[in-house]
Amino acid sequence: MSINYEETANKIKLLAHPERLRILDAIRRESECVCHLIALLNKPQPYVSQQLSLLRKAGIIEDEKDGLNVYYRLADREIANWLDDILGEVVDEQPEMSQHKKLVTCPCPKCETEAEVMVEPMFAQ
Amino acid sequence: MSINYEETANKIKLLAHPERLRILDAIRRESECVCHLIALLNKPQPYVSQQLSLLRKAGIIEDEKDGLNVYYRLADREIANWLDDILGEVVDEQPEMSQHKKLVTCPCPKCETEAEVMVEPMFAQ
DNA sequence: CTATTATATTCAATTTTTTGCATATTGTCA
DNA sequence: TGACAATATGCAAAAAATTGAATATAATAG
Repeated sequence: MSINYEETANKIKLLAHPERLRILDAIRRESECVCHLIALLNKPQPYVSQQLSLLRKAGIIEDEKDGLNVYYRLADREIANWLDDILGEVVDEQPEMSQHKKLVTCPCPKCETEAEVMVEPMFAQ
Repeated sequence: MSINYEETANKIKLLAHPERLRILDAIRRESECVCHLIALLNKPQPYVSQQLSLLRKAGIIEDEKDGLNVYYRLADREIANWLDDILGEVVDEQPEMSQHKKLVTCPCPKCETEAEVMVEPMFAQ
């Protein structure tokens, strides 16, 4: 069981990229749809799709299609562990501190639901 | 305490390289001299020195000079932990399985000592 | 079928990294 | 001092990664 340095280096190489790290951090709790990630990175859609493609082809993430939308999630627990090591454990944030706040304008079904949940209390009082 | 993805990516980038991983793996138990690493990688001396220079300038490894020889070691425990995560924990090997076997021809003082230690029992019986 | 929306692919230009090689530096010994 | 041995540095060529932008595909609604 000796180490394959080439293979290991290639895997890490894909993690050593700021936007890809941002993507991986975003999906490591639960899967997120591409439109989320586009809003989060604030980059052109083809750019985001390219990064997703690299990660997918390397077996780091997996996609799940739902109509027009595509959701991405980490491929396995090993990747999740690597991310925990590199980015720190996932912290459960307060709603008002949530990174999702800036994604509320995303038009995907999931976001619209979340937006309602967050907006309703404001009109309730 | 939000994550700086650029900085994190830059740190990992230097680890995402097969020869540098090999170097780091070699020095993570204890410091090793450059001539060791040249023998281990089987690469030209300037090549190895360049990789060491990159790692040194990034604060990943530290050097310790002893006459003509230079020994390198990991800079801190955080790096060691990253390596444990990426390469697995250090396994204490049997002498006959040791990676050091192939380094015995290295001319540095440390190696000559190790060579004696290994050779003597063969003549003792 | 056509239009639209979400996402993917392709490809070339740019930028960065890697590598090879010549040369420089530094310490030691005679 | 001069010669040698171990290591470092500088620089250019080659290779690889990144990015931007045009275009393609696929699902859905009408």
